Amino acid sequence: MNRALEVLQARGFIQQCTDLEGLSTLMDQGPITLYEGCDPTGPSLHIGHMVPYFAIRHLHESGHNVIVLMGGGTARIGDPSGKTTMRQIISYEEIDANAARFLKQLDRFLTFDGKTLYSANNKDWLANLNYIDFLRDIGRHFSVNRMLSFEAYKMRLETGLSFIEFNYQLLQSYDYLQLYKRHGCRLQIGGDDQWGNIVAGIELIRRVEGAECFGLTFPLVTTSDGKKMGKTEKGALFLDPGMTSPYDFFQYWRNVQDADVERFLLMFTFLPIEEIKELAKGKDAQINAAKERLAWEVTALIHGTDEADKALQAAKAAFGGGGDAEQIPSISLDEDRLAKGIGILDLFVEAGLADTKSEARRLVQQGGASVNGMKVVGENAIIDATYHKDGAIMLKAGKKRICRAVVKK
RNA sequence: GGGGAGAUUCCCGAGUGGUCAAAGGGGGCAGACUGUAAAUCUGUUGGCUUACGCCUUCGAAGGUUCAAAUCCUUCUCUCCCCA
Repeated sequence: MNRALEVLQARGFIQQCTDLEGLSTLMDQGPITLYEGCDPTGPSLHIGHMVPYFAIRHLHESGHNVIVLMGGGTARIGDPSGKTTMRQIISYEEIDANAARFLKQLDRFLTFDGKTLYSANNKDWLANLNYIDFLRDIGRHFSVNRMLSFEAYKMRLETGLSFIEFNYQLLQSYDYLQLYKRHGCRLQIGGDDQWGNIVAGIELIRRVEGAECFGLTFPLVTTSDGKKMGKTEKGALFLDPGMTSPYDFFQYWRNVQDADVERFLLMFTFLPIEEIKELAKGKDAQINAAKERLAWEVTALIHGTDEADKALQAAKAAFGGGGDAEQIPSISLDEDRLAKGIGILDLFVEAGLADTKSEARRLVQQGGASVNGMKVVGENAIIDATYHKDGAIMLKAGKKRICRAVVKK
């Protein structure tokens, strides 16, 4: 098989391919152009979006050309694939702002050179489509009977599917056709939930242009206990440091299950495969160390090595392995205020370790709150300047949530 | 257009006038055990409160009643059947 595809396969990226042999042959003949599309429906990319981009880095490094497509047009419609409810309609301004943010985040991760790797936005050809022309030229190639048989719609046929969403597949297919015509794009990649849309695009190109194109999907990554990967209690694992701090991001990977370490190292880092196998084969202390490596590597890729180092130092300090306490997430505390004393419950809420005072109270009552490593015994405890240690007070909720209250003059 | 079913706390889902801040499960949080893992066990899970208690919540708005998630009226939305 083609080298580039072999790499993807060995790292667990390949879920389905329309014609793996044919694609392999094509890629052996020379660089191809491929694309991956993503609808900017939120303010930040999250780790679930990143699987295709990791694959793109591998493919780009193997010499292939990549179009990173922003679904500025399709986001106006909303993809019903795999969704149980209709997507919220978002404003055009919001979509454009999201797309700009997505590209900025990707710019750190991919090397956009404008020639072998560049972006496009499908609103350029979708926004001003003429409805009648579109139906005559494109719509006639789609069989409603066939569309209804797609797995992606099955669920929605139960709960309801509006016409706007039902059109989504036509638009994504049209994207592929446009990118084929404009850039000679021969391969579309994406998450496995995109399978139906990708296949539809390939068929459209075959009918309209008589050309053979390909599709390749990646597994929807789940954790070994069956949850969607990258979901935290607070929501998705975002790339935006303001939405998910590098420390929290690091901790997510630091705490993955043993069974997921190898898989995640393969997909979310660029460490050599042999090294990964070596790292992940251990048990107990070794597998635990491998998680630390995983966390550092992924954080470095997304937030840079400086942030990864800081997060690692903070984690070590928080969990008693030395490290640098300065890097632990912190809030600042006014010195005068501290001198007067602050109720323990208020302090925990302020530090973000509890959402409400009730929750903070519960935490204290259940013995989960500690100050400077000492368990808080009463919910009426007052924290004042005497708790001050090297200019900061260490607050901990449970074993893992920690915050440093830095005293400010 | 006609007929029927439904909307409950983060999710699923019980609850048909007071004992309901509302069973049970899931999820979350905390404790024990550990390796910052998993599994298991225990506690907890609307807000404010030291507490008595007070406030907000059962699709929306009104009404009946000493008292409503529960009864009545109107409205909104969802699903099913018939045309």
